[in-house]
Amino acid sequence: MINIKEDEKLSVLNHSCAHLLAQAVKHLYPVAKFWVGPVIEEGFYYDIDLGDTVIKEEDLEKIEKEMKKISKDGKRIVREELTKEQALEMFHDDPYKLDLIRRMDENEVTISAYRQGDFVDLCRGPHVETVKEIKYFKLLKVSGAYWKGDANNKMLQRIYGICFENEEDLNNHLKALEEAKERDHRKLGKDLELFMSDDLVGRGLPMFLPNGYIVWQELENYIKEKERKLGYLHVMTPCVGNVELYKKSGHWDHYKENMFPAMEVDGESFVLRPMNCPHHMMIYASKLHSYKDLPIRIGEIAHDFRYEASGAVKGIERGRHFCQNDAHLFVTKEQIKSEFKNVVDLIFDVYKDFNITNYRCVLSLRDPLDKEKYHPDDEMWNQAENELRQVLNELGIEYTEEIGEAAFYGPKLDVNVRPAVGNEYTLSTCQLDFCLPMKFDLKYIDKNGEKQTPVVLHRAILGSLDRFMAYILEETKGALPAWLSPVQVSVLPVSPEHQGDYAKVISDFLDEEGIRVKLDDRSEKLGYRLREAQTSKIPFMLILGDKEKENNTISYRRYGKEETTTVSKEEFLTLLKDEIKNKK
RNA sequence: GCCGAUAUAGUUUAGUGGUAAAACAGAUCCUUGGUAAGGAUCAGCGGACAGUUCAAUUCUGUCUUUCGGCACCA
Repeated sequence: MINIKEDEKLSVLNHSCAHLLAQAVKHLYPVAKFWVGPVIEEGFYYDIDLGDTVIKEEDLEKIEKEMKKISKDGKRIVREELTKEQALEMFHDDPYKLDLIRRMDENEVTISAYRQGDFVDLCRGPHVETVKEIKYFKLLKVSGAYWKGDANNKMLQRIYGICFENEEDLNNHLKALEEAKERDHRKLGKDLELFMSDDLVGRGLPMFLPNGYIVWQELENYIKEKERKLGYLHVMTPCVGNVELYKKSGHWDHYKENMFPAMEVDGESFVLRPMNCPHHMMIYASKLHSYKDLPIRIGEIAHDFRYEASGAVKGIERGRHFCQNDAHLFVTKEQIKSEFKNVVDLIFDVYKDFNITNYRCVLSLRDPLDKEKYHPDDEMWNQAENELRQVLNELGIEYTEEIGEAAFYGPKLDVNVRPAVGNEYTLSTCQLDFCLPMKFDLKYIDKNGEKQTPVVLHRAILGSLDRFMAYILEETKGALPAWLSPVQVSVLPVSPEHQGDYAKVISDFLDEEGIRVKLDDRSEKLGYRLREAQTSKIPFMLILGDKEKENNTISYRRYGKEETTTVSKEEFLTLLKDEIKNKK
């Protein structure tokens, strides 16, 4: 999909369209006060205060009509440069614009406004020459948005739209939006019977069906095997913990509002755990460690529960229960860089296996001014942040730095991706932590026989298996590679009556070899059964007729391909196993 | 949590102040058989709770779900 923000011409056009939108809104709703109307990757929006008037989706058509009318009038868009005083006077009845103007420094910026007919808006520009140029646009949605992005502020109404230079581009974009919906993991999950949810079980608590659980298990086995080879030790710990544990870790202070409330039993309080760090800390603390044992890498596919805001839950991408591909690495200060590097290498090794190329690395740092959220130890933070920065630079990884995005206990590297529908999210993460080891008084004995505090790296490669599965589904449009497919081969006798026995032999042969095979010998037409295999996105279809039966061969066809290849069953097995092994 | 929308069969949708329709999926039977839809018959539906009404799936309210955003996101 086109990124409007990256195209200079389209940016100007879209921003001009935002002004056109504001003008139309002002015509239809004279009470309207305007905040800002920036260009975004997906077009533009305008945040508007309409008092008690509510713009509904059905009103968008009306607004579009007004926009088209204004556009036809073809007024010129004229820039006016203003002194701060003039600007304050010009927008004296719009508190939002006044807020903007008051914060401007005349000596640093030229304050300007753009006028088109009866409408004038504070704006740095540039804009197109006349409103006539703004022709091919569409208002997409309307929603609430907090003023200045702060939930404590008033909620304004935001109208989203997009504009192009010609009708074809606009239609293509609208078509792409429709297509994105088709690969939304929630739709695929339903169509392919991967997971479900039920009101009675509860919101944000998806359940994996047999097909989905196969994919899930394959992911689990895959990552555990990778980790095992890298010296990780896997553990299993309970999903519930004493509240005291979380008070000790600091999560109770910093994370309570995202946890299910405590359960009081016999004078004790327990919580469903939102993460596994404290459990793993206790495992480390359960015995004395030598420097020779470090790094110690404790991994777990761990069930976690977070009370996500009701508006935040989304399929298996963000649920209130999920399974983290979690691990905690206990290392000496000297090992931080090499272990961090190992984690980064693992992340990109995995991405290579899954063909993930559309990601964005973010180095999340603390906001030094936020003393409440962040553990106040400047030296610790500076060291931690510098070490991560150094490794990323050494590895030549492109990243951006974001202030105030760090965890309360330390800085982190996040690897973010964008789903088919919705906002970017974090897939993988690696976090450096000097804080928890101190809180739990973790120790190891160094060369000189003295006690030292280790450093902890928290890391999740697949993030959560659930979220990772959502991403892979959207990337593959549900046509999973053979190694992940719930059913790998569909065996189709042309006529079950005549080749059914042969199909059974082939099916058993593959089944014996550990292939997930489905024999479809229902007395339906071949075309019908073939179609079903197609819609279930099964990677291989075997067609067995008299020819194959006589020659003791099989004919296979790949998902999405037209051609059929005839080989012996052993040849097919070799090909299939090779494909599964290489995760193609 | 906030703003807006939404809820009808397993799925996707239609329709209505007088108890509901279609397609696909399912079952049975017939038919057929080489690369995406043969036929017949059958079975299956109103999120929950209130209110208005002679009568509510339809109108109203509350809650819940889901969806689009915002905020949140270790």
